[in-house]
Amino acid sequence: MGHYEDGERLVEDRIARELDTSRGPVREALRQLEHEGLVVSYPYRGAVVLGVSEEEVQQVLIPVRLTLEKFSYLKALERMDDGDFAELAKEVWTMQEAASVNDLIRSVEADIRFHEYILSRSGQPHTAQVWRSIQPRIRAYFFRYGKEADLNRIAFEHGELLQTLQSGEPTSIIGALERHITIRTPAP
Amino acid sequence: MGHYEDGERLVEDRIARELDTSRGPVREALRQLEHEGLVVSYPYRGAVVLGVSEEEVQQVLIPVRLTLEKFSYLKALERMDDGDFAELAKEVWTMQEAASVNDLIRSVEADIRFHEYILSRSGQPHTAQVWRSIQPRIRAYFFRYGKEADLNRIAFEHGELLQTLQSGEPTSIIGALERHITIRTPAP
DNA sequence: GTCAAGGGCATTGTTGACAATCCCAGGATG
DNA sequence: CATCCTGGGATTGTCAACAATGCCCTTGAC
Repeated sequence: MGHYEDGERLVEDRIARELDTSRGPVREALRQLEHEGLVVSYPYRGAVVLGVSEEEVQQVLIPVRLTLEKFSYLKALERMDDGDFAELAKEVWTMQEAASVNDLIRSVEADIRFHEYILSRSGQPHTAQVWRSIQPRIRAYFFRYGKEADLNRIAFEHGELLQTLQSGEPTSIIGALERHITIRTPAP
Repeated sequence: MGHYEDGERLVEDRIARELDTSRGPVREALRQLEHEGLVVSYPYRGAVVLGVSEEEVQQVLIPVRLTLEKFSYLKALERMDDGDFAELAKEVWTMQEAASVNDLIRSVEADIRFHEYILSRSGQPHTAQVWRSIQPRIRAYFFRYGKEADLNRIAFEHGELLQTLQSGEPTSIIGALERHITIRTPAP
């Protein structure tokens, strides 16, 4: 669970030893990280950790995420029932609890499950796939440049999202999404 | 080079035999295809070919591509010189030649090289990475649902793109990009 | 001193054997 | 008749040895 620096080399054999496994699974994991944009690898030359610039996050990754979620939320809306809403409410409750004890990890995990659940209900495989590729970078960005997440606010915003979904109003869903995803713009 | 159907199972061992290699490289190739959204795989259960719906292409993949290219073209603009323009002009010329003999493959390859060249010049690794993940699906879509590409028009549009880049006018670049990427909307 | 050729070392790419897991059929059981 | 267990076959996941490649540093010529 090391903390890697941008540009650090990732040698398959060394990592395999560290994790007490063979190079096969390490290779797969590196390909996964490459898919998530956290690592770049060059043939026969290995892999290095890749950072993410504020500019790319703000101007590319977040707008792309907004496109993905707008579409998938509207799609999911058509097929969600009370059981689904209950599932989401559970995650919101988890976020509230996590906020009360300042448990960042737990909050982030519930956050991801919340969005992932809606993605899966939307039944749009490509949208979900691209989301999973982009999400880790945005998360790494907020982590790295320490955007002091306000856990109470995260819980509140997801409660709001859930509420708009239950209301069934496309316009308010889009609005809540835009606020939730775009608003975290750090000061320049 | 088989033509696979949506939902078709892809068994590593069989493909390895067909291509006369071992399962390792086949696994890697399947992961690559998964990254490009053309295949989905489930742990211990294998991989299947994944189709792409018109709705997801039009409402998600193409808008995302537009976001990516708008950003990267403006970024690339700042660092391109006459040598770069010459390189792009070469690809436009290739497209014109391909159009004159109706060589679809050659045209598509030059098309991809054109965009890929600008992406590389933009120096935005995440933008390029997401583009490489999305591009194959859009291509597969136009291929699959046979959107009768007009090769002359493709060559013309890229000539236009090159021209706007050389002009250095951000507004005209964005305009040409929107026409180039969005206009192919098929009739409903 | 500069530059090109070559050889050694570190690392990734490939291979075939073995282990773990899933699916499905078939039978026992209520 | 429905349901639960169990075993076998097919397939993916893991492993360790071997091959291929790229990098760097030495060596030598000019």
